Amino acid sequence: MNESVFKAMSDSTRRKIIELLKDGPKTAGEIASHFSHAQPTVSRHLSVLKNANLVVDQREGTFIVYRLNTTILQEWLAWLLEHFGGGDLDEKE
Amino acid sequence: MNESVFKAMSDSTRRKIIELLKDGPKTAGEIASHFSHAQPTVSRHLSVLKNANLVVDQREGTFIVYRLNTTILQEWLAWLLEHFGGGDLDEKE
DNA sequence: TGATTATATAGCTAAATAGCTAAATAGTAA
DNA sequence: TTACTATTTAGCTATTTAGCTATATAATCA
Repeated sequence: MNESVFKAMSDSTRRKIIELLKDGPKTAGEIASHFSHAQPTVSRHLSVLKNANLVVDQREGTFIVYRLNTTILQEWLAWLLEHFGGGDLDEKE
Repeated sequence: MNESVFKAMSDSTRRKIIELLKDGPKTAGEIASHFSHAQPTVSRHLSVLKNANLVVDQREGTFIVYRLNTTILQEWLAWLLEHFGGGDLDEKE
């Protein structure tokens, strides 16, 4: 599993962006409007997510639309479950 | 969900420690021996995990035994699944 | 007590990160 | 072209982090 996905998901602002995008694609401006950070700050978070391949962007006129790359997100969750989930973790003593 | 858990899990060395502890409790020295880092470096990672409550430690003579706090780990995974997993993520276009 | 072993803490450096403002880029429209 | 809007990139600062070595702490044993 790619380290960049873990780093991307370790920030609370970026996790909120992912949650926003679960509801459907949004422009950079729409996303930024949900936060109290300066707009370039949110743009930077978007580029971290893009770098981790967790989102993809597409220009539409003057707007740039971001959408979730659900594949990567699902693969990450699957990896986590495989490595840390389930198993009989009953070695109490 | 506690931010410290995300930060703790975002480091590859710490994730490997968690995986080691899934196999059962281990002393700090045993854990350190699995890595090429200096012993204090691994000790620091252990304290990050302890701070996130992902592991607990217990002195046994001169040794300090670390064990996984499976509750926190499971809660983290459950949180992730709840927030990012499942759902009909079929908004392709 | 002093010596030994296991581990943590202190103190440092280099690198990464998140925030900001200001400037650049890209598209649209007059 | 100029003007306007949406967004990114540049460049900065402050903070955090991961690594190191050296030192401190704690338990055991002679």
